[in-house]
Amino acid sequence: MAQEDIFKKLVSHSKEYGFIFPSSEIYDGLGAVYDYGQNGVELKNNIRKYWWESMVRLHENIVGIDAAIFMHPTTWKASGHVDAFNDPLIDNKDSKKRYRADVLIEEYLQKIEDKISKEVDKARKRFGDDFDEVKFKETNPRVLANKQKYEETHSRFVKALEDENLAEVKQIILDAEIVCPISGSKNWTDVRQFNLMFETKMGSVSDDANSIYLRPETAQGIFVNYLNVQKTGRMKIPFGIAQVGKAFRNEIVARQFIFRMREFEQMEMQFFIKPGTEMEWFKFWKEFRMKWHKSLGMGDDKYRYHDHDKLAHYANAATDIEFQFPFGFKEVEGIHSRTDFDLKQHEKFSSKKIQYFDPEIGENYTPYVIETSIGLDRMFLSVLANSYHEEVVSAEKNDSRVVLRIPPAIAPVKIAVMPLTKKDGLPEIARNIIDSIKFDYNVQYDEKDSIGKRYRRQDAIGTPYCITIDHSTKEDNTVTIRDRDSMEQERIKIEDLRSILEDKVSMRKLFEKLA
RNA sequence: GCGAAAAUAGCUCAGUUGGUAGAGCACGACCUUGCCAAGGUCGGGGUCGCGGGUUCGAGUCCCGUUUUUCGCUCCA
Repeated sequence: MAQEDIFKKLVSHSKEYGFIFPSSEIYDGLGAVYDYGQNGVELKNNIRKYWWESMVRLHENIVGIDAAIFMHPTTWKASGHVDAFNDPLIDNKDSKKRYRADVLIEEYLQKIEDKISKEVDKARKRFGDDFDEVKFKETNPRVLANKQKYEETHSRFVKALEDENLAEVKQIILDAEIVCPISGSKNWTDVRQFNLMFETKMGSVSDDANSIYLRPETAQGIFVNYLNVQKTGRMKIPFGIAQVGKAFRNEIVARQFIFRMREFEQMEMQFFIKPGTEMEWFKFWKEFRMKWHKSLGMGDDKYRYHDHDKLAHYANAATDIEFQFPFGFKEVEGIHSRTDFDLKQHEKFSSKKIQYFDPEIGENYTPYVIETSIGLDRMFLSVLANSYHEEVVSAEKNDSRVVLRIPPAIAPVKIAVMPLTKKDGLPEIARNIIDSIKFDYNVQYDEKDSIGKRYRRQDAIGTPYCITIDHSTKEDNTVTIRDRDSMEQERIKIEDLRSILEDKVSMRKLFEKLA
């Protein structure tokens, strides 16, 4: 089956079995916003728990916080989001291509610079050792003309950006006769601003209400709380602060189901370290995070690193952990060495001293930061996509099943308990078993339809084990335990059930691998 | 945001030249069976995404709109 077909089926299956619903579906849905259903929320909670426990509980120098979604507007000036998330865009009407208007102009300016240096190179070849570059640039008419064109356009461009004058940006493009590289035409739309941050008003009286943003990333909530946590928690470098929470981005195009949503959840940890040690910690977290992914057992070959060549303005090293989705390898997690950029920016904008006194060297410094940031929804999608299998059970009977091979420790329902018949006291025994394990595991009871059909229903939501009570249970206190993946059954004693489940479905095994 | 395609029951889909909506699976009740789905009887569920137009009459034709998919574009 083609990978795209699997993806389509996955979307249907997610809805049919209560994992993911389109948001406000009775009103035709809301673009790129989705709700988690009764099984989806369990899976999501389990992934979140796996992350939180293995980051916070298993590392004694990492603590968590839960910062508010609303933050002081200056936060986003300091972080650079107000500027960087405001791209002026322009479309070419003939090729239907969209470009960043500022990039078009910058490329144009670069071309002029190239022309000048070509001219200089030519002259140097001709005059050899006697060549005076400074004098040549000041006198050659072609160079001068280009220089003038460059300076004129450049100063207009800088001013237009300062004034946020989009009409002027367009006029520069028209005056410079910049053409679309695809269509070669100068048939441009107006320049429009796209702000990727959601904006709302705080304060109920509209006159004095202030514009505030829904956070486009959770990281800043950690940075602005750095001093609070470090002081009240008596944290010593190196230490980390972890957080799980919603973030919001008004994406121009949000697609591919829950892969790119406008409202999404991030799980991230900022690790504060001594400057100069960042490469060693970067390596440490890079390896630890990969180990975390692989420990789930979805297949080591499904993951790969993607190191960044082009770094964001704040980073001096960055890598992605990519997962093989049905639509290709895509980023699930990012690990960035953010230097002291964020803390320094907040120090500057808030005028508060944000530093660490290192008792070992008796000096103050601004810590460097290694960030691990994983998209919870993407992680969820990776689990679901990797788990979905259609398989033939019996070719003669034309019998097939859909099974979600979700790693048992994070499966939404851990165990289904069912009486073989709903008579002869079997349901009562089933209820008693459920009562004995329901405090530790999410358990389901089912007595409707044939036993085979009930197994298939559990397969479809990824329940790793089914316990069946039959007539010999009454004789010898044994039940059968049926394995989701192999479909094989084993007869066990009821009294052994708890320890067997501890071994097969508890998250503890995953943590032990990481410790 | 541009271009193309699509939208009919919970899911997958059929619906003829325009004539008042169907199937399979799923769901509910009862009967039957009892370790790997689809046995029987009965039942619930759709103003055909939404709004307008053409027409005696629109699921079907036209326009707009919303949502989704694919391609571009963007992506800290």
